[in-house]
Amino acid sequence: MDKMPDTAETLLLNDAINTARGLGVAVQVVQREPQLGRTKADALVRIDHGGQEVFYAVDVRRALRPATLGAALLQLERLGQQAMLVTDYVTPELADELKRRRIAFLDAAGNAYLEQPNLLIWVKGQKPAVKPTAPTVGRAFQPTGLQVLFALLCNPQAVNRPYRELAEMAGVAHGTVGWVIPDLQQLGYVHDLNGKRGTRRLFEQERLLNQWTDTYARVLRPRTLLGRYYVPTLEGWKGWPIEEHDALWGGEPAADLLTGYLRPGVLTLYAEKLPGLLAARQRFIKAPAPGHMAVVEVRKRFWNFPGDPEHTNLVPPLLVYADLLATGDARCIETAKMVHETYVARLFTEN
DNA sequence: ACGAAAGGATGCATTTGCAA
DNA sequence: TTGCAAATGCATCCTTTCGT
Repeated sequence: MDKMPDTAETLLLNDAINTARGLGVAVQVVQREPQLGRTKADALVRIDHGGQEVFYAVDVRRALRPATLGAALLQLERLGQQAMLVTDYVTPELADELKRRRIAFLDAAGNAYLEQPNLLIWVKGQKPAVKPTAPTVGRAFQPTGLQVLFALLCNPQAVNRPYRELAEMAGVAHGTVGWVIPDLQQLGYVHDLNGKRGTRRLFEQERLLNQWTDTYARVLRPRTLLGRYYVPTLEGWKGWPIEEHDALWGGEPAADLLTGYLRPGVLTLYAEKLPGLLAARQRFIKAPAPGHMAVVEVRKRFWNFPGDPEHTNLVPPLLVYADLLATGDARCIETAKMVHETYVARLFTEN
């Protein structure tokens, strides 16, 4: 990411800016990839209006969806007060949602929301010119690629393990790893130090994590759902003998156990398959019914390495973080930040 | 005219064989 | 033992067609 290989994002940014100019908004890119505190924005833009200049730190994000809103919101928050979301298309529903949260945005279809002391731009309902073209990402961000990345992000030092071993950890065929690693090298996330074998290293892990979290919510997560069930009550879940049934807590319950800050609204479990005995014991049923309104979500475990040794009944904290963001819920996002600070960030700094 | 189902094309993942 | 590449098998999505 040293020069400007992010052509797709750069194009999108230019697109959105041109469209905005069509609306009569004078937008200019001042700087690309400025460092803001601990994170990098994609760009810094200036808006000239009535003799005033307003600056925004921009996060460019393709294919914004409700599922990826959480990741976007967190990133925007990191960029500070004057942050703006730039994307290809914001649906009317998302537009309302963003305005409600007072998030400035601009899209390539001509929708926008900007609010300043004497400036208000608010356009929604513009249809995209071309179909929201699915961004052509490489193999690294396909479902199995995301599994490999998950294994790598949780175990950064494992990047030097042989492909077959990585494949085993990630639960994919070894050929898949052979697609993913070159892909990551091309994207600049992996380099062979002085070209020698056994000297691979991961780079820009935080940035990779952001990209992973976003794509995970869109691509991999929807495929892991084994079933949604309903139980009489959420009370007492901490006493469920899930370990006897080879299940792990994920998402909100895991976050509660890690931080004590969140009261789960959905009980997420990860397992190889639906733990039938547990389901019977806790009275899972398939549809909501009077007396069975609390939700349990069972998801397929997609990795083959141990999690945090301190918390053997939980999925790896990185996944807790990603699942929290995928909910888009404000309190979950708050909790995700805490999980990131205490459990995820250390994966990358201790390297 | 609309929606559902079937068929087909595309691209993704795994398998397999080989070479370093 | 490890990485690479081609080939096969497979799933998903898109288009077409048929029925209501």
